[in-house]
Amino acid sequence: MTINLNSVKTARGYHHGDLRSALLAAAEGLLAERGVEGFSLRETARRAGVSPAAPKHHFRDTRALLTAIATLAFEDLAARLQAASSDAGIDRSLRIRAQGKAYVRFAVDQRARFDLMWRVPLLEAADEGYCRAGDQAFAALDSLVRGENAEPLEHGDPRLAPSIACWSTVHGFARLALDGTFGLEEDDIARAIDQLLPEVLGHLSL
Amino acid sequence: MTINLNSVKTARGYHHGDLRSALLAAAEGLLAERGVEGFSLRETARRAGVSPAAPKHHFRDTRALLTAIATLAFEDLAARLQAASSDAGIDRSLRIRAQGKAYVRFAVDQRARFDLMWRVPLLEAADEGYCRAGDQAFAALDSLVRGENAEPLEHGDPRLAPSIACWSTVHGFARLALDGTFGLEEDDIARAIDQLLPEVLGHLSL
DNA sequence: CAACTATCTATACAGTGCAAAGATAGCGTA
DNA sequence: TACGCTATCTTTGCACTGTATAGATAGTTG
Repeated sequence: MTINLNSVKTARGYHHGDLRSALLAAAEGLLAERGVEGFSLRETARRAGVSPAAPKHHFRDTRALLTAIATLAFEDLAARLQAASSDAGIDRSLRIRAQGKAYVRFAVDQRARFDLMWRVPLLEAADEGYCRAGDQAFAALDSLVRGENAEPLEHGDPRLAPSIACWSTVHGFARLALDGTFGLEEDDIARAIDQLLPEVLGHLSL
Repeated sequence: MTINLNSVKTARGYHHGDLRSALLAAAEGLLAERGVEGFSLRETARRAGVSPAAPKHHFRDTRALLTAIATLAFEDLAARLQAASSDAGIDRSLRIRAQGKAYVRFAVDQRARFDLMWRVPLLEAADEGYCRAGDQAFAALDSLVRGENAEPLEHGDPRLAPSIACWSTVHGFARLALDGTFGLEEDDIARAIDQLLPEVLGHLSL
């Protein structure tokens, strides 16, 4: 009968039903609770109600699982960046600010995922989907800074400088805020996003 | 007799001689080789030629050791930032560029230490020395951006915005470069520091 | 209905951080 | 000089990790 042949390969009705998704969900939950440092594959399996070695059939090893999650996170980020600039009207400067805000908010609201996205030693950095999702997120920013119709550029092209400058500033701000370098508690950060960040972006001429 | 009473508390001539320093050295070496993710206290002890539990008397646990290393790294960074701006003459803009370059170069040349400095979950974030060293590094940049004689400000003061903007940009650039987001290999990064970074900093109006 | 394969379990191994208890070296003091 | 004391280090043990292997089982397919 083979129903659901091209339906995201889920719900085949096996022992577990859909372990792959269950593992991803459990892993995301665990990450949110304990952060990247507190993550463990065994605990993930435990939460999915399955034996320690069960994940092996769906993810070669821990890195593969984490890479899948990081990829999803990048896709999520890209979508949010797109949405943020779309919702901000047509003024370029306003759109850039809105996107920067969305970036930092993503980082703060989804700390563990954000941490993971750049924890390269824990990931398969060469994975195709992971790279593509990352490029996709950058493209959201780049098409805003350099213009919608600007020609796509190679990875090291010097004409990317403005976009990279913008990205560096926003990314650095997010990281420093998350890592407590500004001496901000969890609650202060929300205020920092509304007050400090716009001022910081004001020092950027693009 | 008690010689060496106030001589950095080293070389007391005990079982090992100076295990504390030996552990720090071994740990730094291990970090440089395997990165933060590959670090292990037991391997550190092994390299210092000592039993797995020996470090306990000098560092309460792994976090304490890593915090000590991160603190040293921050002090090192602060010194380099100071030196870089001093060596760059008197032109403010040139000094800022020189300091930014020194910052990124530090991050690239001492990757593992730089990673560790902000890996808060692995550190005792409240440790006094650690916080002080961090502030010290920031002060090196702040006194350059806001002026040597500017009054010292509290941690959340909005007048810090220009310094934070500068720091965010440089820090973000370093992180993105290290984490491979620019698609640069190890070797390309050196070129990026000389060519891309100045251009990026050019987009910053301080 | 039989065979086959994907999926999951059980078990095992090397490694980790850390705690607790025992050995020992060098100090101060009598 | 001899005694005891304490800081230093070793040994042992526990719970945990990731991953490899072999075996059980459920669903599908011929």
